Amino acid sequence: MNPTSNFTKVENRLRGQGDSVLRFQLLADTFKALGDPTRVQIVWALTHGELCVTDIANLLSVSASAISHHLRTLRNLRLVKIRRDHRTLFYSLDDEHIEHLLEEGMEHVEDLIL
Amino acid sequence: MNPTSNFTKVENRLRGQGDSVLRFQLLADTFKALGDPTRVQIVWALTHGELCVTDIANLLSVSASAISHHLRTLRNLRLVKIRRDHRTLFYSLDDEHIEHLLEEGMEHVEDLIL
DNA sequence: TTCTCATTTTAATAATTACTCAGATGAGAA
DNA sequence: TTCTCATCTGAGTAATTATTAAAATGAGAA
Repeated sequence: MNPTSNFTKVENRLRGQGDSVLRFQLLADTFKALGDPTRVQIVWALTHGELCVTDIANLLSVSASAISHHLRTLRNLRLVKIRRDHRTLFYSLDDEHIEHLLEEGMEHVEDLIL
Repeated sequence: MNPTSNFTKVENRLRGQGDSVLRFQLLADTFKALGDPTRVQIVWALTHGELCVTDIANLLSVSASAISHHLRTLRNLRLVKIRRDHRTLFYSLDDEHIEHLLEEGMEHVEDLIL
C-alpha cells in the first residue's frame, strides 16, 4: 500500500487513544439509539419536559408497548431517566448533551432540505 | 385518556411543525448513519482531513468493499463529499455540523464511562 | 492495445431490529 | 380481597442491515 497524505496523521491519533474501541462502540450505540423516527421523536418531545408513557404513546400515535420498548433502549444508554409519581413513570432527558445533539442534527437536516 | 401536565404543550408544538414527519425521518436517518462503529470511525478519521478509500480501509482494518458501502450511506445523507484526484477519490466531511455532532456525542460517552 | 490499481457494484447470507400481541407485574382504589 | 390502570416483559414475525465474495467499472501506465 501507498498511503496518502493524511494517513499517518490519523494513524498516530488512532494509536494514541487507549480504549478507543469501547468509546467508538458506545458512541455508535448512542447514535443508533437516536437513529429511529419514533425514538428521536420521543427524545424531541422530552426536550419540552417530562412525560409519562401513555402521553408519549398518544402524542406519537404509537402503542404504549412499543413506546415502552423504545424507552428501554433509550434508558440503557442513559439518554433518559425516570421519576416515579404514584402509579405513573415520568421520563425526562438524562443530561444536557442529548438536547444539543438533537439541535445540531436538526441544523444539518435543515441544510439538507433547503 | 387523562393527559399529564406537559402533554398539551408538546401537542401544540407538534401541530405547529409543518412537514415535521420528513424532518424527523431525515434526522433519524442521519443518526442511524452515524450509528455504526465502522461508520462513526470513518467520520472521526475524516475530521483530521480528507482520506481515500484504501487508506480508510487500512486504518480501520476493514475491507475496501465494506468501506465503500459505508461511504455510500454516508454520502446519501450528505455527511461526506468527494474530491477526485487522478484515480483516487478523496472523501471529506460535508459540513461543520458533522464534526460538532461527533464532539457532542463523545462528551455524552465520556460521561457514560466515568 | 493490455495491464494494473482504486473503487464500485451486485448478490447472498447472517445478524439485528421494530412492531405487535398476549400475558405479567405492581401499585392504588373500592 | 378484587378491580382498574400504567407499565413492562416475552415471544414471534417481518423488515432492515452489515459483511463478504466475486465481478465490473474506469482511469492511467506500459
